[in-house]
Amino acid sequence: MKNVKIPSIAITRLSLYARNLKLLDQKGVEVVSSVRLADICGINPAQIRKDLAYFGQFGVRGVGYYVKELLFEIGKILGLDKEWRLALVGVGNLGFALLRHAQFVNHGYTFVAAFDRKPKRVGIKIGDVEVAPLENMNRLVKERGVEIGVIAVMPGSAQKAADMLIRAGVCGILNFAPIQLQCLAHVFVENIDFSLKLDVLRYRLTPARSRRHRSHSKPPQLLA
Amino acid sequence: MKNVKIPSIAITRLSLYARNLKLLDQKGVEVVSSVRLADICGINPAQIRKDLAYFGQFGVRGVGYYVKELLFEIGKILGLDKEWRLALVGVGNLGFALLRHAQFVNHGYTFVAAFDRKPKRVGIKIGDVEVAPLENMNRLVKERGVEIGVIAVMPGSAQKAADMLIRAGVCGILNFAPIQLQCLAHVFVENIDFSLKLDVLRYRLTPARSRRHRSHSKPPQLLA
DNA sequence: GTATGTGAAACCGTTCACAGCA
DNA sequence: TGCTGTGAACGGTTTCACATAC
Repeated sequence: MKNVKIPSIAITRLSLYARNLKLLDQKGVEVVSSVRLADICGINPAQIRKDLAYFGQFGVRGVGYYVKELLFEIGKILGLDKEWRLALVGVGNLGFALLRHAQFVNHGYTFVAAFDRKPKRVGIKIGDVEVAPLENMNRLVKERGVEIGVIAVMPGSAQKAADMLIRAGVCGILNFAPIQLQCLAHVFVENIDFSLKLDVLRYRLTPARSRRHRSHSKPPQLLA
Repeated sequence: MKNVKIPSIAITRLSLYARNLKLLDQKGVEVVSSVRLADICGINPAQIRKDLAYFGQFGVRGVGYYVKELLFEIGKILGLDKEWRLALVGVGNLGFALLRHAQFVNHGYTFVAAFDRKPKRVGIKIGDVEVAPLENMNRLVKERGVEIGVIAVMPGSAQKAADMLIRAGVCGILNFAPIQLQCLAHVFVENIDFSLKLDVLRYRLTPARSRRHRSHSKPPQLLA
């Protein structure tokens, strides 16, 4: 390995490996080969070995990987051993669902604050979190050590929400608004964009003939 | 162009172009160059021209692209001129939020059915949609011409939900459950996986030193 | 002059194939 | 023997650079 650049997608896969290793562990499986794990994850075995090689040597030649040990090592890489504190901006339907979402709660994430612009939402308690007004963001984010901000506001308010989070000291943002946030270089942003995904489905389900164009004779073919 | 394969990611970008062209159009902008549009979308201008070249020649040399015309052409490619019918499976917090989500409603998508396993949820009306029991899926999906299924159930029920949707005739699935669905080849699946995205953030925010490994001397560097 | 459309080049990630080791 | 770890080959996407057209 050495000082190589690690593709972002490799990190996503590591998280996927961790998820499936946890399931194997729960089933009592103690050792797994890259072939078996690759099969479960639906990818190429060499890919797994390459991804792991970025960070070290975790397997035993001729044997495979010890499930518990590999899980522990990936956990260290991804920071899974630490609990991360989230703040939500925008407590609409989506925001509300995220506050209660099982994939966040009990998976190393805790919402420690929630903010909304609308006065009628302020003060509502959802689980352990009480909705606070935007004016309190700066203070609460610092007091409660928020590390990641989750944006679930309307597109028109998302940039402002991001600016406020960053000013309050947040360095990671999970953005559900369908816009490209402009952020300083030290801030990491991950976007979750429902409609882009749906549009891909829509394209694939659209028969090629209906989009045939004036200047073409053959319809384009989609990559598998 | 001709008979080339079109990368799936190019389709995602087309959807992004459409979104931003719509905004430009609303602002009264009539012509846009690939440089300007690329700047807005945060990508390389040549990328835009290449993506469009898969489908035809939509620009005017020395001038740029007419916003309305390009929007129309991309709309034809993506099937944006048609309304698509969705069915939701799993009316929990997330499902409820999706039913009301503005990016679906008024953007060419309509939920025409919703299903839930729990009897106490059956019969509830959300907007125009009444929650139905799973047993009615086969009939309702066919009656109402559902084209895309949206899965928002617990991970343990997601495969079953997919199987039922496919049996009922659905060919596209938007899956919010954190598992890899096993589907027949003719079915298109797009996954939206919150926790994988959060884990990427978590990795980037984890200081390299804390994951330094026994067998290394230098911490790995993240790709920008 | 200016911006598109497009071959060619560069870059990056994936897969292969085998050396190395238990 | 069996499976990992990894250099090399491959394939695909992005970017460059320029001919082409307005």
